[in-house]
Amino acid sequence: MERVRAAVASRGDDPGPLAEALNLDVRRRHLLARRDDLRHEVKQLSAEIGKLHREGRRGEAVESTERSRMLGDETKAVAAQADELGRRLEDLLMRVANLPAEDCPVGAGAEDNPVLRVENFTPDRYGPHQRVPHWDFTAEMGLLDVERATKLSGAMFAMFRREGAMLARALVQFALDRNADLYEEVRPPTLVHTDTMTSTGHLPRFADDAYHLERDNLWAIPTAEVPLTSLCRDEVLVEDDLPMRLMAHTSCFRREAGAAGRDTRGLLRVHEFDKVEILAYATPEQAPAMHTELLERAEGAVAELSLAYRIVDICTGDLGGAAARTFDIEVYSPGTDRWLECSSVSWFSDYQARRANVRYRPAGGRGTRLVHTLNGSALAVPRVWAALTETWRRPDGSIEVPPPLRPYMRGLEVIR
RNA sequence: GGAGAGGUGGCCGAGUCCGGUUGAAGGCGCUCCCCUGCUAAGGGAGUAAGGGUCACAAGCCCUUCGUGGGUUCAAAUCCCACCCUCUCCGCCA
Repeated sequence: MERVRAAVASRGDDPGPLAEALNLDVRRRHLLARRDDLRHEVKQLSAEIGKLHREGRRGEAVESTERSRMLGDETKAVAAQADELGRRLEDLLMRVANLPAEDCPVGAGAEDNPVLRVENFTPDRYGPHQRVPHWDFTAEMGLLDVERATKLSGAMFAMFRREGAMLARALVQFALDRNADLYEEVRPPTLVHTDTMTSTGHLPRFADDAYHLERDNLWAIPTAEVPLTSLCRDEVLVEDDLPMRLMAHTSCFRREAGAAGRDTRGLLRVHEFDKVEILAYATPEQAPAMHTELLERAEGAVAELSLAYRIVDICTGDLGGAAARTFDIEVYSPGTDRWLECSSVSWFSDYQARRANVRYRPAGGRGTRLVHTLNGSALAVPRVWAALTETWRRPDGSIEVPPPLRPYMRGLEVIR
């Protein structure tokens, strides 16, 4: 309990609800025990009454019937109290964030995140032709049409055109293909139930960040993590099947509430974008290695595109609510001279698995244990597209297509 | 969207009209034992999950027959709402 309290504090969250939850839990258990005892008595009386009826001794059952009726009323009252406490407890717990991992760096916010590595970055390597923001020259070239996207859907929507659209698609296929050796490709729905959003921890804490279709009570997913994590919801997996690796390309939808006015130029922050997500269900023992694997997979994509990037270790104060440990990959945008987050590779310990009720049966063992879930973006299109067009821009203003992407662009080598 | 049928244990499948040892017959599958003795067959036993109490033991107790409510002393069985599946019709990328 002390560990939990300390962990909550390290995130900068209020420990008050925790104490209240503990209190609620104790009271609820007492009520539950009382309810079960009452039910037991009612059951026994009912069996007696049934027996008397069958033997035709109805008269002798009257007293038991009356007593059972009263016990039944009491049961109902006790059960109602227990349910009420249960609801309050549930509501409280659903809003409590996950415990950061032991080795997660402690810090107050994003400014405290240690940068672990910087790769492929030589500041003076970039020429003036690369120091142009992508929204400038790609708009001129007809590859990015933010103006008309805004006409269609409003601010912070993007539209790719011509080779720009092709490039976006190429990135997706590239990301899928380079992970196809181990990861099963899934194409899940992008509109999901409230339960599905709750399992990953996106609800109830972050309801304002998601698009909600009231009429059908469906939510637009902010990431494929949401449907993929619920894929095995309420299932018991076999240990031999773990780790189970999945990948999915989907559109992702984010309201970006509270972010209005920040990073709004070009592709820096958009409401809808394409992403390839990689995800794994693992045993607690497999989780650390799996986390490393996902990070390698995710950074491999930007590395193969010869983009500069760095790995950031997210500290306790900046950690997502469901995560126990997260590494961000930030790709360098020479045109804006900024590091753009393009992947968050997270280990959720059993936090999501508890919400989604995903368990596994240990080989040879009895009972079930919660799995661990991990995931990260294998490639998020807009920011990689932005960094790529800036980095690969040539002095004459044309854009070279990185060799790994050419097979996906009908052999095209240069966008003019 | 309209009409009809249906949702029972790992699977198949009784029971639901007439509520009462039905956590649930029977079968299949699986596990163990015996017989036989060789890739057949037979005999016997076992075979859900979650939760509470507790030593994550045994035992005891509770919950679960699509979900949620209701009626009743008692519900898989009666009533209401919803969800899902299947068939037919309509519509449609």
